[in-house]
Amino acid sequence: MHGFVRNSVSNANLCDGLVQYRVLFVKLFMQAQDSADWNSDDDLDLQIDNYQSSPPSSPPAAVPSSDELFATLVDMGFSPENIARAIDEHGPNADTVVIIDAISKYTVNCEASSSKSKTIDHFLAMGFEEEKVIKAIHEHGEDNIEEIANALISSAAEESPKIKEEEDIEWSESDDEKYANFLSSDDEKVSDSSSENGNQLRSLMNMGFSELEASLAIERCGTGEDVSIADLADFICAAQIAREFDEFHADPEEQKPNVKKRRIEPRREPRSSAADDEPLRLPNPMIGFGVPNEPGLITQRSLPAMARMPPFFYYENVALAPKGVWDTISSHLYDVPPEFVDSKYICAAARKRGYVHNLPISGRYQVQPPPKYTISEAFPLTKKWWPEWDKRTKLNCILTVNASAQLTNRIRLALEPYGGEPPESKKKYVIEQCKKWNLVWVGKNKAAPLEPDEMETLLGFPRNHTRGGGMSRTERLKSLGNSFQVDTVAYHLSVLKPLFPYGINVLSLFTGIGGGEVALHRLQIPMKTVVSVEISAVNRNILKDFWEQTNQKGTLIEFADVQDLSNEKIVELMKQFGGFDLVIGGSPCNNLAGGNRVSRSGLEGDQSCLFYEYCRILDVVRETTKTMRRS
DNA sequence: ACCAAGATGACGATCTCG
DNA sequence: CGAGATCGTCATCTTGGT
Repeated sequence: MHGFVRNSVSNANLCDGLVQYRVLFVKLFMQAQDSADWNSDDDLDLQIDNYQSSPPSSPPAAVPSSDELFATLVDMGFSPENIARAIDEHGPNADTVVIIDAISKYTVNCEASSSKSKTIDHFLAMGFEEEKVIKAIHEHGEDNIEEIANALISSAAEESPKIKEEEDIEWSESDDEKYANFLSSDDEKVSDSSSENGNQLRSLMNMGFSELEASLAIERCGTGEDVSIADLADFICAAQIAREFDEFHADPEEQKPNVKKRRIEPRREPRSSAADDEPLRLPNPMIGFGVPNEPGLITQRSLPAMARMPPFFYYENVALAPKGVWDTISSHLYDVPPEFVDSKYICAAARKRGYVHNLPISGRYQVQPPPKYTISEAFPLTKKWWPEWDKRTKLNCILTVNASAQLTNRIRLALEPYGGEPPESKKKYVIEQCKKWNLVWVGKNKAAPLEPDEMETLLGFPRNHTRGGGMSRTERLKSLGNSFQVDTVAYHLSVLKPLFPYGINVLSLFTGIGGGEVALHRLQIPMKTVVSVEISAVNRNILKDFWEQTNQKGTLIEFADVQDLSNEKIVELMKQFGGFDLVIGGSPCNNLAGGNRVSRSGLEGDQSCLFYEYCRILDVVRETTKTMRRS
């Protein structure tokens, strides 16, 4: 619980910035069709043939048909109504960019409004502290955006020249010199901003760009009437994307200086000596680099050089692990700081998880349709029975065990004697049980645990995903409790879509019921090859069924035990399929999870130690990828 | 009688946040 | 310092089939 409930509607200016961004993103998306991947697939043409036949999935290399354009735009998060309206107004053969520009205008217009919370959000999104924002609004009046901005900027400049967005990003030894240059040239630009300069700076920041990005853009593009804000915004977006591409396409060995400099932290508040001593802290709100419909989006970060090489990797585990665990995980995954996200900011159920990955973070978008955001939206039938004194709008984390039918009975018996309003003591008992066991109201005085298919929906899986395959109800509950929240993962993986228009090769460790695969499928990223490792036979069946039912054109190979997957075997598989583009998986959390009273022994526990197998395998894949690229 | 699978309840600690 | 949340494990009992 945090004291400040944020408005779920993004403010108009930030939205404007995002729309601008999307425009550029789609432009690049279209251009990226003929750009080469990391792997120079000899049989690329063959693969293309296989995948062009699959429905709307892979976008074509040439000019997209209007249907494909429509699908792509929906994926990008534009509303179907606006897309249809734009196509209608400009004709089906209009230039893509014209269509997108038109949609952008509708979107901006329809979201313009003001409210106190929006004003606050607006400045929170720019990285200012909530307390100061509220104070500034109080002093200058909420309509006086300019004055508030000025007050906040000067206040921020006084105490620390650094920019909030970069606060939690480690500027490690790996950072390019250009970043250092950005930083040093930046401060002066900000402090001596002339009025014209300052106005543009503020406008850009209003759009959600950081002070750093904005001032750099002004420096590069110049100021004055001939340079529009849109031009500057485009410049920033282009720079962001170019940087992402550069980071991954450049050979890290060539650009990395041989001398390993000690970690430099320019313009940082003095931190206690070595960064390793300082344990990782969970962000509040737990939204990582940002989630859809919430302010505070961060679109760039700097990865340690070691992490900036193929393949992409994506590791997941519980956020609330014992102290020090995430530091260890991060240190074994090339010092990439974890991205902690609570899925309650994306769907109707909480799921606090940490994700360590080397994916780009700009250009993320949500898969459609977005998940229901509240309990009542997710389960409309519960509204009728939901007592007024149960204030929950979100469910707690879906666990591996469910409440018993007896508990439902006990709750009914506790409430039945009272007509409308039960006494406080009864209410307290019932609410406590409802929260503890994640119960929903399915009848008069009847609070019942979630059914497996309801969990599937909450977690972003297709209905009946875990049905069949020899799975009992108990096994379904267990497997679902151990799974990804698909919408969250898909949001993170969405950046892969423009990078792999012809599909990707995936190594999926600890696959479970295939959360990663479902995410990629929902993103319509074709899976050329999936090598899946999953110990549970019924889970393997579920993935196999999914593979067949969704008519996957690619190859699925399943293994049972990661410990049996030797380094030689991995190399063999990579040679066979041309390497892996993505290594994804969440290792067992048994010995990390808070609910475990018996063996919460940390990363060295019997099951959770398999994390090191993830590391071993990822290392082999990275090394082999390097060798394969050389030859 | 026997077995396999499901159902149930007892079992705290360790975090974070306000 | 108190409130609240947490991809859990285990022994035992019940159920349903042969």
